[in-house]
Amino acid sequence: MIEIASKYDSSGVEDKWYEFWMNQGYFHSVPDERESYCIVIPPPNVTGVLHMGHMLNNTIQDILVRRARMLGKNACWVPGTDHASIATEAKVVAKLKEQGIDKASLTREQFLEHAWEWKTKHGGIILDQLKKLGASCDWDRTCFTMDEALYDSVIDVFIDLYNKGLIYRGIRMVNWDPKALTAVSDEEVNYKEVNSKLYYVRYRVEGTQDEWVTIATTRPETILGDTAICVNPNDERYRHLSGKRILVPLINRSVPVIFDEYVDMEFGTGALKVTPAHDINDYNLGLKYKLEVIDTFNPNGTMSEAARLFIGEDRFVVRRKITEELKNNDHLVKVVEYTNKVGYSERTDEVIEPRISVQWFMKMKDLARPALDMVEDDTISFHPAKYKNMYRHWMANVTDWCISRQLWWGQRIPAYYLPNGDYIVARSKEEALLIAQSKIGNLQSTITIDDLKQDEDVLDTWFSSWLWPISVFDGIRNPDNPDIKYYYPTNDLITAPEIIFFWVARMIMAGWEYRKEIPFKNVYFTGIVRDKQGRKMSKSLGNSPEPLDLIRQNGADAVRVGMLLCSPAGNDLLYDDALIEQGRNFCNKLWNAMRLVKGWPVDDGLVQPEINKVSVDWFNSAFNASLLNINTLYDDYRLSEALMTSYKLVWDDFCSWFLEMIKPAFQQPIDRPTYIAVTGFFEKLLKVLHPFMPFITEEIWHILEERKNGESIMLTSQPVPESYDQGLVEKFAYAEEVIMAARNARKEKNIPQKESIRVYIRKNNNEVPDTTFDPIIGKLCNVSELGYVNEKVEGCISFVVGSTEFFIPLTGKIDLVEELKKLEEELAYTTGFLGKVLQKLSNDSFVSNAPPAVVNSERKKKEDAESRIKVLEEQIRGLTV
RNA sequence: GGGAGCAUAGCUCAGCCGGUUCAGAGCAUCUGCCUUACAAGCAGAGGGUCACAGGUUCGAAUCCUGUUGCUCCCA
Repeated sequence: MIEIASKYDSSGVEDKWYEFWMNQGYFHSVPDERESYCIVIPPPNVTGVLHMGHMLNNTIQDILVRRARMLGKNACWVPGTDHASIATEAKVVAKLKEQGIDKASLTREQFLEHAWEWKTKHGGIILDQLKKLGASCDWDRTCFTMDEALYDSVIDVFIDLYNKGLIYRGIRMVNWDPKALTAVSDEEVNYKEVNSKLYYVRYRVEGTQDEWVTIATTRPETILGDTAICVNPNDERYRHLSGKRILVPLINRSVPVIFDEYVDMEFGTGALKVTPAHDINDYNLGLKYKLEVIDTFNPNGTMSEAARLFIGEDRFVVRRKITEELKNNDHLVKVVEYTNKVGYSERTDEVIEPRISVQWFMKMKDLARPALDMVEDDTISFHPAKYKNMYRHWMANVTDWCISRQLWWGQRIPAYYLPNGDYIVARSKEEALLIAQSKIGNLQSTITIDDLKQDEDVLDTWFSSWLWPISVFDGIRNPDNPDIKYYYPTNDLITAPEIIFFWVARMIMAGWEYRKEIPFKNVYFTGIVRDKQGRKMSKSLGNSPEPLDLIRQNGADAVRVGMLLCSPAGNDLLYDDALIEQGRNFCNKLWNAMRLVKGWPVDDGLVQPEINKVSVDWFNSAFNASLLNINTLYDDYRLSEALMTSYKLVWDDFCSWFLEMIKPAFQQPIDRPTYIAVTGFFEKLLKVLHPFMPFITEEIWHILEERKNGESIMLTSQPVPESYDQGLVEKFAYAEEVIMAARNARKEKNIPQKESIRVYIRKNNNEVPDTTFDPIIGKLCNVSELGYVNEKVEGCISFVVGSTEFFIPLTGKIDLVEELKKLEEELAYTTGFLGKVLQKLSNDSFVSNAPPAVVNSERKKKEDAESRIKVLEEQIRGLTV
């Protein structure tokens, strides 16, 4: 027997086994006759690095995949990344800037070359980090949303949806990100409460010298784009303005006064300046009253020519300057502090500018209906189910999806413009030309391929991701290929609730549209990893530990266990180093259990003693009871509880009870049958734990027994629950109580564990003693003699379990007063308890209305309490005589 | 402003289609122990008017109503 370190050291072990699994190709899956189990990874951004959220999310995926594999399914976890157009383009632009290169000086092709170079260099980082976590992804299937197959799928889908009339081009007010120079979707805007100011500005009524209307605005810089003043028709204060016109300050543009109930009379002065180009509500008013739209901003947030003043200056600089100017011209009435919500770009954190532009949109209503139904009727189950509410609410109020982005990094929109402004949606320029020629007829000779100009914009990244469960198997282009037919629909999706609309809902829509099938059966929502103060962990706050450091220091198993122990589905996880410590301690516990068992010499000449046989029978029952429980918890996606149950099974039942029961005396051998049983149990436990802690279980599994070359615990089967003796489990629960009481007695009397004790048992109420666990009580309590008596034993301390009396003879004096006090306390408690039970039973309506089982259980309680009281009273009498 | 969810031990949570050990678990705390697998450990202990107020019921942490506080989503 080689010396094994007393502390488990994960370093070395984890890399060794990961490499082994990879070299053996054990993560790779190909379709076969087995049932498939598939998860597609929520593709992290190529720009991303592993953070705590990824750790939790991917740990959960790995647990499910490894378990499915051990349940005999053909498990496939498809990894990959998405191209994250805005974030990546921003990164590349910044990098080029560092090198002194301006994006504007590059052609699209040149820029994309840089972008691909960046992707090749940095894009795989996060996936490599996942390997440290133990992720059993099928790396041969690694996908990227801009891979040829996935890129083409996106284009195909765009064209198809366009031809179905679901994609259109439209003028809309969009959320413009002046930093990224692109529109972003409604979902990518974060509203934050900010302290700002409300400016009261007076506008002169046209044709008067000194008649004014005062408006209140938070955005004085948009005044130059005003094309109306609006008041509520019910507002007495402004009735007289009917038919009048107003002059916009500084530029003296004459604009009409319009009347609409949209205006809140209570807010500000009750008069609203209307700037259709720069506010969504104003835009709608503009449409209604056919107002002029004057766009006073350039795309980068500076003032445009149309503004006439401050041309080329930034909107926030202008806010300050125009306030000054208004003041100088006696237009500024007052400025008050004000809190309002301002939209920020999720990608760049720039203040969103509502902007009129031409964009591509996708109609959502028709796609939403089936997608809603499938979640509503649990064809797709959400875990936890409460997210159905959120989903329903969004789906019922879904708006069209702005899918174009003014960027280069992404799938370029396959629309080709003719010189006259018409456009053709087609797979290629050549195809577009053919379509154009056939459409235009006789003019065909005049149109050449050079007349066609492809749309400059790319598609929203989510327009790639929504196809992910299909496109990773090339199921859009080749809908009948063996992979898609085998792996789709996938089984579980593990993701964050914050992208339920961005991604989950849209995948369901795409799945239905392109395969008439759901993309996954279950969606497991993880929580957000927060720090102890409840703040979301983020790079900018600097409140997140470095995941790879955690793994290096504690081992991936410890990190996985620590994170999962405290994160039921859908609940946020308040991260604490103590969690990882708990995981690490658990690894150590397992390790030491292995050291103990491996340290026992086995003697084939020994016959299995009865005590070991009972112990083995009991643990077998306890194990199966727990296993059944664990399986149910998995079925309900209560993974943290499944882990906790496994944890207690190992630590409490196996280590604290079972190993102590069968542990031979120091340096004594163990009999063969027991040893075989112990290692057998150990192996089963390792299998149960493997999905949670893949590395240490593999390591111990190999130390526990000689394994053949290439064997791995990850390829073994999960233990199957067997029928077991529930009675044995219950009987032991009683024995446990006796053992604990005896230990307490020892402790109270300061009897050292080394010193053996005698125990005498008196059964009361004509009970027949069950001696099954007596030898175990004897062993664990170091009892030299255990016997049954009919009479009270003198010179003893005693305790009562149920209504059975236990006597332990003491050599020293017994403190009668203390004994008496203890007994009287117990008697008082039991009497009180009995009182409550009797009260219930004497209530006629309880007895007649409650189910018989409940009444009977109360009667049983009554009997038990009564007999216990009898015993206690007798003991007290004995002491006071 | 509209909608949803939550409130149980110091912390994180389970229990919630009323009725067994219904008041639980893990961690933390406290008290003994360096007992030859493990001090990253062992053996114990304490700790909660189940947010508050009503109601339904023989019986409520569990169902209903209201109040308060928190969180999230949408506008």
